[in-house]
Amino acid sequence: MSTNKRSSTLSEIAKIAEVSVMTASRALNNQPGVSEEKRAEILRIAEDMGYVANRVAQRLSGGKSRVIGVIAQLHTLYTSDLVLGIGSALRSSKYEMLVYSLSDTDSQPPQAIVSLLRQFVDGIIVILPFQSDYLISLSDADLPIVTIDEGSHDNFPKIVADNYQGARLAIQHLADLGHRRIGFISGNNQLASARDRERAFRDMQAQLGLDDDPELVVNGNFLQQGGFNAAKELLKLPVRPTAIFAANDISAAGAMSAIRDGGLTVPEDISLVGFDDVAVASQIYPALTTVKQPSAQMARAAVNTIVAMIAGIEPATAVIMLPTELVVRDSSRPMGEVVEMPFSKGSRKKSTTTVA
Amino acid sequence: MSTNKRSSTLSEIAKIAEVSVMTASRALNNQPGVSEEKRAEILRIAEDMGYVANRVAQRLSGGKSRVIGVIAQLHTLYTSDLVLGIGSALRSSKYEMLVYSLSDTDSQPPQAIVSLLRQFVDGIIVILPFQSDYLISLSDADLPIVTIDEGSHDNFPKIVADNYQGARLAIQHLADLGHRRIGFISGNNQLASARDRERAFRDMQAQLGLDDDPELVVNGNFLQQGGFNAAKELLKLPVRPTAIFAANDISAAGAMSAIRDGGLTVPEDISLVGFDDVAVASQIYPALTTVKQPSAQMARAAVNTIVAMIAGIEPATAVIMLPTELVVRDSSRPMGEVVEMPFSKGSRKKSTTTVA
DNA sequence: ATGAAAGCGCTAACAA
DNA sequence: TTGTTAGCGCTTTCAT
Repeated sequence: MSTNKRSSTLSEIAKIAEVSVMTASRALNNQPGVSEEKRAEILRIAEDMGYVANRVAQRLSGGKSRVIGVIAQLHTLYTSDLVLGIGSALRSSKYEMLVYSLSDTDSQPPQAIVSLLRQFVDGIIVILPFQSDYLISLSDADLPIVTIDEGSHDNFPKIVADNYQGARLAIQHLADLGHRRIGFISGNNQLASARDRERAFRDMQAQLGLDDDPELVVNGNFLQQGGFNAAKELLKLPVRPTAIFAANDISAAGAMSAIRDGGLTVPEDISLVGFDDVAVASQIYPALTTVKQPSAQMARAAVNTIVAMIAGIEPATAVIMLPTELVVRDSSRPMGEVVEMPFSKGSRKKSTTTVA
Repeated sequence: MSTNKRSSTLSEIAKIAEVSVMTASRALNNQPGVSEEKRAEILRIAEDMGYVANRVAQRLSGGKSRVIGVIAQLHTLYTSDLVLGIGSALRSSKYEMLVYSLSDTDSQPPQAIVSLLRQFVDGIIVILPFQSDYLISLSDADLPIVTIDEGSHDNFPKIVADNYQGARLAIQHLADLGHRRIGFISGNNQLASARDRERAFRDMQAQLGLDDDPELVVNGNFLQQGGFNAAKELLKLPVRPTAIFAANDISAAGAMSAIRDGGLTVPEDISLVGFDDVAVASQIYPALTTVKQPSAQMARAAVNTIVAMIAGIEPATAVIMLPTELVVRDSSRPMGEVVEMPFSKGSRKKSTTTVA
């Protein structure tokens, strides 16, 4: 199996095998209409010459490129996770993935890239950025499209996490710990996920009879700095909340800095819960209690759906919703409980033990 | 300016403009050989019909696709940064970027994707993963290739950061703070960056007469868990180091957990310095002192180089080295200094002051 | 089961 | 300045 430098073409293979280009094509694509002997022969030669199909040509001549495109804002941690997930889900199929990274500023891809992708890939998975108006420019493409998370006005098949339920779990958790006054750092309400999380928060406020001053909800826009600012606001309240639920982990991280900056500590003074369970959630200190999005499953679902669509099978349901899950770590704690200082946990030097 | 659903083709434009396809092509590509009137006319029509060139066809017919490919391991934070940087550097040019994400397991891209990229893009920027043997399969491509960071045995133009100098700055900083016994958590030595950082560490040990027990160097493989384990080892030493320098931020984050897990605190008990200055460095607590890689500049340099190469200009130097810079945050501190507890900074509630 | 012809949308190379 | 002729590498359609 020698790998030639300039990759060989179909016609070269055909010539060597002494068959027509068409026969070679059929053999290599597992299509009927070739005798088994010839097929074997052709495959052998192709292998031998290190033949790799030119997908550009394949695609141009109306075939499939076996490449699916992913449009995403890579600078978002959670989005990154999803892209990685799609990559590995795809690895077991015969598809490859090419990613187009949306910049954070222009939240819609240049027309050029959309057509580029359209010309080149067999299907597109779009991980929705904050503004997704550009989706309409895709909507009349003849190309299968699946979105992850829910935009405003589009009707592509979607893969979503159960944000509403997840947020409820988070609040329930805090309520179970005895918190009655919970601040909420909301996300970017252009995204359905942000809206669902906020709705869950308000519903739970009512359902559990929690404090519901309007000042308890501050927007953090899913950003670190936004979370920081929002937490600052919450801490300024005449009656401070004893717990904060941030609509995503990044804004939770910002909130954590703000709390610390204000001379308070998590979770002693304030319990903090995030959403997403991105990698940093477990890396920051104290490790963040959060709601885990099933990104791996979402990625797999997106891949399955798009592959099916490419094969001509329309998805049974327009929306596939996957469950979320609460992950309790160290940033949430029963209200008013007196405990050992967390960073001296396991210490043999100091023996700080305390009572409730 | 109406955007048609099925994007129009060159020949449609040509037909409407009543010129040959070739003239239309020339007009749209700003090539000479078209009268100004016709050019204007053609451009107007194209605009009007929402014409977008089919890059697949352009490329197939021997032209440029104006797309550059990026091969990277997206799950690495630092790599992600770089990709984002390349994206924005590219945005000011007329190129688009398509990213192929290497999985963490198979550290070399499938042959298919390499040929795919080769067939489709005008040039490739490779951000080197740990194993980069596959680069040789690219080496006889007729395609411009630039790498970021240095592999083992390839001779592509490279963009590198001055890792050696950066690591020296880090050690010097710790030495200036009075530390004489500094542990080093090394990186993945398959990468030149890791080797350079380690070399700097050893050189500085000698130069500054620091403690140089071999046990002070433990491999952390650039991974969070690796850093955790490595720090555990360092803490077990009969004479514990008073400071640790980790070869990257992620392993530093791991080390921080390990230190805390051992009942010690950063920076009171142990000063910690990382490398890279990825986003988490400033998000973790305490904020990490680290060496900043000039990722934005590196990205820009890579883009400039590849664009020049595509234009047929060979880069003047084989290696472009960019300077690194020490960023002092809260994880490093003069040895044995008596200070206020960091988390109660600014607190009005508790007045905790401690002694070494 | 096999092959020939035509063409995807475009651009080089050549001609007029 | 303009147009014509090929052809990139492949797949479709329509023969045989």
